[in-house]
Amino acid sequence: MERNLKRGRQRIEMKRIEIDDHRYASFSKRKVGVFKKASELCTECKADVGVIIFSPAEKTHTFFSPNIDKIVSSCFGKNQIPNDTQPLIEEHEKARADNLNQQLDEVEIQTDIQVGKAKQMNAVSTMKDECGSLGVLEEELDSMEKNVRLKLKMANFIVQLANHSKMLKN
Amino acid sequence: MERNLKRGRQRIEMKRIEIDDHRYASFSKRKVGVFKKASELCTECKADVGVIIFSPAEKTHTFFSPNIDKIVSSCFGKNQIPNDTQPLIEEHEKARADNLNQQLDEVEIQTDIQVGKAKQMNAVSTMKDECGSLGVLEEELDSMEKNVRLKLKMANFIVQLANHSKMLKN
DNA sequence: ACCTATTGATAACC
DNA sequence: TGGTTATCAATAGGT
Repeated sequence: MERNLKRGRQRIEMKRIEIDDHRYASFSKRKVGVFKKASELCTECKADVGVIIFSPAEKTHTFFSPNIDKIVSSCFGKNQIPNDTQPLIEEHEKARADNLNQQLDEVEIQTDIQVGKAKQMNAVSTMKDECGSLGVLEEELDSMEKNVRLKLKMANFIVQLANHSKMLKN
Repeated sequence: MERNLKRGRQRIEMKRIEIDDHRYASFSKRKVGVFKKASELCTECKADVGVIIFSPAEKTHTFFSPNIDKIVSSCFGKNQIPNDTQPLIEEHEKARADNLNQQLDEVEIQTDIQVGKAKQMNAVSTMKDECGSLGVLEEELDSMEKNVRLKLKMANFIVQLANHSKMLKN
């Protein structure tokens, strides 16, 4: 209100922000900004988007729309590998691509078996029941489950990235 | 120049743009916008970012900084998927097998870190102790770990196949 | 692809 | 991390 006490936004150079605090603050805001832009792109233009950000502090931040599974499967959609338009592709190359998809299906089945398997889930919940109210342990077990799921999703995502990388070479 | 012939930017609702031409135009602009924002996040805040966009028209658009391999390896932890040394095509099969085993070892280490993480292991063993002799459950828990390992191995195997395929293209 | 009025994002400061 | 404001940057609509 007084005067120009607030300088407002200033133009900044496009280079690493050296002051740590500024850089961290900027990261938080810009991360939100990127996710928002991605989100807008999705809703306005009906696109599917995946964003993964690794902060220097080792942390992973992700955005997937509509969800990670859709993004992963989109990468493996039949239409992604232009078989018809690749007459020059060697036979063994094509076979390898087919094998790749086959392998993925296998993995996805494994994932379903692994993550969704009722028996194991029951084992976990039964264990929880048997152990009674072990607040901390329960939390840790949930954490373990989450980590397993996250790991599996990550594995899927990596597979997708690798495949996409391969496709870009085609 | 004349008058208000140009209306300039107008506020729009956050919903699918129905008019095709508008939507396509918006997609192009916003796609660039997202990539730019991602790029700025990278340079300003020294973050690694991966963006993958699937347009409704089946096309794939990506942005990776510093590169896709870094993003992929970041997903799994450091020094994963080191494939700098390129064996000759003729030696590929053997090399791949060797490399694969190497990778699997790496994955197992990762798995140990992940699944066997001290806190979680303590949670499990403590739980086991607390629950007493839960033979079956213990087995199932071990089975779960095995499945995770298997899953990771398969995922990594596929990554290797994809990388191998990619290498052939170089 | 270019233009520009306007909305939207954000650097600096708390 | 969350809020405010002045300012800069992105973009809707048009050519």
